[in-house]
Amino acid sequence: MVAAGAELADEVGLGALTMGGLAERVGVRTPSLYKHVAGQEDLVRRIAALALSESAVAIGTAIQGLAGRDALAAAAQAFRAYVLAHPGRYAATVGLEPAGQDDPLVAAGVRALAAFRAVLRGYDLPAAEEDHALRTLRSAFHGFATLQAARGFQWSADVDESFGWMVDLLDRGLRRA
Amino acid sequence: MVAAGAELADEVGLGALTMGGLAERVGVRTPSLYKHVAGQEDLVRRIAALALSESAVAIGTAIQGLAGRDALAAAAQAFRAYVLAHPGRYAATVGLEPAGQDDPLVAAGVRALAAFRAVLRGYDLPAAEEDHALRTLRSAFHGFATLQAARGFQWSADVDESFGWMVDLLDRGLRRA
DNA sequence: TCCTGCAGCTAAAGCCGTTAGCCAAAAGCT
DNA sequence: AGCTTTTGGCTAACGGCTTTAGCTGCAGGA
Repeated sequence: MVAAGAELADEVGLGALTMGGLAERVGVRTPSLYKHVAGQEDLVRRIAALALSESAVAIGTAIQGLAGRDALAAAAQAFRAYVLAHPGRYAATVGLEPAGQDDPLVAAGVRALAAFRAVLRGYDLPAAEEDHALRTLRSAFHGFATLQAARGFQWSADVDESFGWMVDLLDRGLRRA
Repeated sequence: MVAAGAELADEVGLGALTMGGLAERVGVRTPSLYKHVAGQEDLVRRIAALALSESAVAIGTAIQGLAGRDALAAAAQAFRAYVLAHPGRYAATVGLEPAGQDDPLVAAGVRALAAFRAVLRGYDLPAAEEDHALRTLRSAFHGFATLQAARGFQWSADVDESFGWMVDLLDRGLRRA
């Protein structure tokens, strides 16, 4: 149910994810969906939780055995690959309030952050700066991925190359120049 | 008309910007709006053009007389202030295709990019890397601003401090470590 | 065996965007 | 001034979307 919604969102875009479309995909009439999800908002939340969980394991496995710059590059690649492969799922994760603390969303979010925290452990950062570094990485990766997914990079230069360049810059920056 | 739509989008969020709501705001029945805009998509495009134009002048004036790190910090501050003050307008700018080349959107986009290009001129970058640097700055600022606007930074550390930290990192990175 | 609850269905309401077609007033031309 | 055209509003209506209400059959446990 949620999995089918996630697939559909990846194919048509989160904005075009419709209850009717999902019903058709799973071979059911639209109102029947409400026996499984509370509504469209609930559906999107669950897709978001799925996306956070999946991306967390993707990044987590990508950085296994790596440290420092290698870990950063691997995490960045894994993150971007996930977002490009699953744009609908990822779009679901942005701009949602975590309702309650038993929300599976926060658990999934924490796991995703943990993967990036692991990357930062390879750099000698003062503890007080770890949160700043985490936010910086998240902003840069999130920004790049969403801009690319939205066709935000229209002009010439190669996008992969730009991404590598950005990762290099972040690595230099994290190593305290 | 577009200005009213931009205000409304800032207040209720771009996703909740509705033709009926805009009509009520300007004191008119809904179908009358179609004498001024071609439809909702057209409305959003025009709001986006407004946002790009406004943010371009905000950043442009902020960096006047500054160079290097000072210019970068000023541009970053101006950009973030604009996005936080006008989240609806800014949200309109992400994820749109520029239709025609006479589209006022591309002109406004070029002006916005020019402001960041001016900042980069204060660093000694090889010409081949300017596009990469531009994309990096855009990703980092866009990511940070949208994550903050979406209340994406839930945990403790001070957000302004994190932003400053990120700008420092970018500055170091741009100065080729 | 009976009964409870799950998972589907139809019907219908309400909101949104959009189009068609009408009309008055303002603006512009002779 | 008088006619004409454009402008900007209106009502009515359609189609699509989400969501609720209420019914029904069926599976699995008491």
